[in-house]
Amino acid sequence: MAEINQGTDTPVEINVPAKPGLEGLEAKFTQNWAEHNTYAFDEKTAREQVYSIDTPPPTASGSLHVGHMFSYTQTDVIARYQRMKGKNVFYPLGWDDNGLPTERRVQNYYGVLCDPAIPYDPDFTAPEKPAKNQRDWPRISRQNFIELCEILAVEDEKVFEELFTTLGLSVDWSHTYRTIDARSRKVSQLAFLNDLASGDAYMAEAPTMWDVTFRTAVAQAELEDKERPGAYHRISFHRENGEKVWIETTRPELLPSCVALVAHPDDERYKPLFGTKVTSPLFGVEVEIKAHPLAQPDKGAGIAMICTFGDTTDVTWWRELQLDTRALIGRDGRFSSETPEWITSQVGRERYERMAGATVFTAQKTVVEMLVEAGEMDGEPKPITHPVKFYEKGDKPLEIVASRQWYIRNGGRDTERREALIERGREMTWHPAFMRSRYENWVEGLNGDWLISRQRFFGVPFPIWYALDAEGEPNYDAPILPTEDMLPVDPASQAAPGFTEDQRGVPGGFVADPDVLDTWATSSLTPQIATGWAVNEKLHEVTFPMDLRPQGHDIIRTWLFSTVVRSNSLENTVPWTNTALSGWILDPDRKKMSKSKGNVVVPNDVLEKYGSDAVRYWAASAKLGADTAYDEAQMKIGRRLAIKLLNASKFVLGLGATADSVLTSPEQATTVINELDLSLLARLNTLVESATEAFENYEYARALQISETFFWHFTDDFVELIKDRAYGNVGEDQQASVLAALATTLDAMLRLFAPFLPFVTDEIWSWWRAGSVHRAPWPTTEGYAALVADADAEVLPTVATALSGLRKAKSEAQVKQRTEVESAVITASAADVTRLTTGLNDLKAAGNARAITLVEGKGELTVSDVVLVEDAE
RNA sequence: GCGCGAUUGGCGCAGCGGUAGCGCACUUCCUUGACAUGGAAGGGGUCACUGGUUCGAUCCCAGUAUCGCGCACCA
Repeated sequence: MAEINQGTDTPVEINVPAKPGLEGLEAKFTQNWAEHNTYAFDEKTAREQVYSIDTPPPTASGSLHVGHMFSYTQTDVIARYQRMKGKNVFYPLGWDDNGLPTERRVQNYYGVLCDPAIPYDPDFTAPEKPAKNQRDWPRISRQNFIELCEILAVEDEKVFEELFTTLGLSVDWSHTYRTIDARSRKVSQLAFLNDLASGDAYMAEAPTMWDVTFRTAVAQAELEDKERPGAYHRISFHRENGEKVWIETTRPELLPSCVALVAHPDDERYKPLFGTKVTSPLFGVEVEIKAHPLAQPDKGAGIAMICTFGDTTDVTWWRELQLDTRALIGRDGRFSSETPEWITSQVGRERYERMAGATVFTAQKTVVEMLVEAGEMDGEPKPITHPVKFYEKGDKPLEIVASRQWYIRNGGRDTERREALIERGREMTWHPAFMRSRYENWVEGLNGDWLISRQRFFGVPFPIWYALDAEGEPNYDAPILPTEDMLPVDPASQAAPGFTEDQRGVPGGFVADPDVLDTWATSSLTPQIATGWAVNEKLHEVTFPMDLRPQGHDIIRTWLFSTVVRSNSLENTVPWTNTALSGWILDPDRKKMSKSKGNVVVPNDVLEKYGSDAVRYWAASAKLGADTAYDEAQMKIGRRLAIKLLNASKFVLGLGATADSVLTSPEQATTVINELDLSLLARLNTLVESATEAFENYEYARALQISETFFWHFTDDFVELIKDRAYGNVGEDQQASVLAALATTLDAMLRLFAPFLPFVTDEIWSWWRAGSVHRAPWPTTEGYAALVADADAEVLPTVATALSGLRKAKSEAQVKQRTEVESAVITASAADVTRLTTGLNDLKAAGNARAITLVEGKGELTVSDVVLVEDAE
């Protein structure tokens, strides 16, 4: 590794291009920074010197969009500020390739299917072209699939890396990881084993939310409500005395799964019926009428049928009322093809046979037909729309299926832990602060532990085997665990400790746990993966807990929360001390930009068109947490600012400002003798303090805004006012004074803008300084703070207002701005007259005025009686 | 239902107890020796509404409305 470039403010010979421009700066400096390791993390360090960032690993197999540029720039701006503040910035980047998008991409790209039951084939090579028909795709082992994934990932990551470097992200590319690589799999498995040992992870057989398309269990955090059409069906149950009990349901097909009816304990209509039995229509199954406070008298008929399982309320009733299980919907979303034994009547069994093996959709039609035939339904179904739970990536409603799954304790079933996790949320600083309430809302609303097992093929496998008894039945109570040196392990292809491969699946042998971990179970460990937990303890010590987690506010309940859960369990701490929630990019119609809507702008085109600094300016203009419209106009402004910086810097350096004239110590400061110059420095002093404070509060957008405002006043007013003195027309002392003010301001401006506009600022830096501005310290005011302590900061704006008055007179007379002023009168308060007196020479020179009379008066400063010299032509 | 946020000139946004700001757009002018990828000047807002606190409210408090979001419910 080359030496880290620590070059800072050593003066070099001034070398300003004749015609400065923005073109080519990205290529020039990305190469320069890479060569000099400008953003390398120094591992020989102490924790308090480090600022470490838990950067979101992008899904490299996904598409690039402007949202990436937006949020990653915001983080980079913070990283650059911290680096200039002297922090050793740990800024790694990961790639998220452990998940469905990658699984699908690898499948379709190569035309292969992952099947963990197949042994690893070290000689496998992917087909040249995917076979047309998916049935012909070869099935390959999990390990082979992961290897294909790694090959393809390299390609995908290149595209992202190029975008990110062009955008100027100061990521340390020597610290990268992939969420499916061996290190991540090891950390993920080890963390799971640790959680298992401490009781923070456990296995249970329970009803779980199930996606029938993906055929996997899903967690609460992956649920999404969708409004779907449905209908109330009013159907009758029968009492022994022949009376009918009417219920209303949106899921009549679940009738054969009915285990009870339920009404509110205080509901007078049903009180007399509690404890009595009724039989179900069509199937004639006897169920009891129960009381439970969750039943709502005003909903439907006020009495509901409990089925195993129609929704999560059914699960609650089933558990709390200790009801039978009569589950019929299988993992494929179809009704069991075997007629259940609890339907005993001949006619009931015949009716069930009509729906056996049917999908939920078809079964509903059949049941309704049968109800109508049997005269058990009252009237037509009443159509409604109602929210239905979906897997966020799925397109069919979730079913509830009882199955054996792994869980991690997250406070969903444990008040104490829940409160501890809410407290963890309060230990960190949220940017913006109000986002914390979303976290607390989520934690408070948890209704169960975190289900982490997925019945998928690609992913990090559970590092678990089960011994088989003499009958070949697995013993789930005593899972077999790997030793740590076996990790990462694939139990589908590696034998359990103490067994040999030929004992797999035979009585007395072993089987692998077939499941993989939820991708969030690995993603929740990014702080551990990135900082080397269990892999590089030294690195971990100096970088963890991390300083910042930037992420989108839409994944607070998933990524953010799960990360807090894991760090709490594994390391008994918060994972980071700050979290920054970036907003979304909305299209100009204020809708979230997304690929499916076809409104996605290609990032490279935008970078090409406006330049990286301009795009960064747009991104950094938005506050954290604020959803922002995609707005190219904002990029144009950024581009204009960058160009202005080039030109203004060129001019200032051309006037003779040098690195030596930058005020870096109070001794030097005596050079500045002019009130206008002092006034500028007083304002610069305030600016640096305010920008620093804003950055400390993660309000980078404010730092940018105030720096920009200052800069435009600097160029429009100060630079215009001091030209005469800067040329040396008023003597060397005055020239030295103004050059010191100019050099000091330019120096500070470059540092202030460096986090936002890294390319143009480093370009200008190279004209007169050594090294990179990005390794230069954040500006301080110690060189001139004492000098300007008593200075009147109002001199500059007052003189500028007067100059503006002269310009206005010329503007109204529709003459050139350089037109000479014969005479003018300025009326102003006593204080302003004093200010104007000190700046009168500069004002006259800038306004090209021969005589200006200052008059003390009331009210605002006014410029009057402007007599212009006729243009001689 | 609970919670969070927003509401400021045509548009996009800042501000926040003391005479309303910025950028874009708009109008007029100027090719001035850093910059026409410019520059100068200008028009435009009763800061959603209703009460309250205060000498004074765009800003603080209470409520209302509209929009957006999160969570929960979802027979």
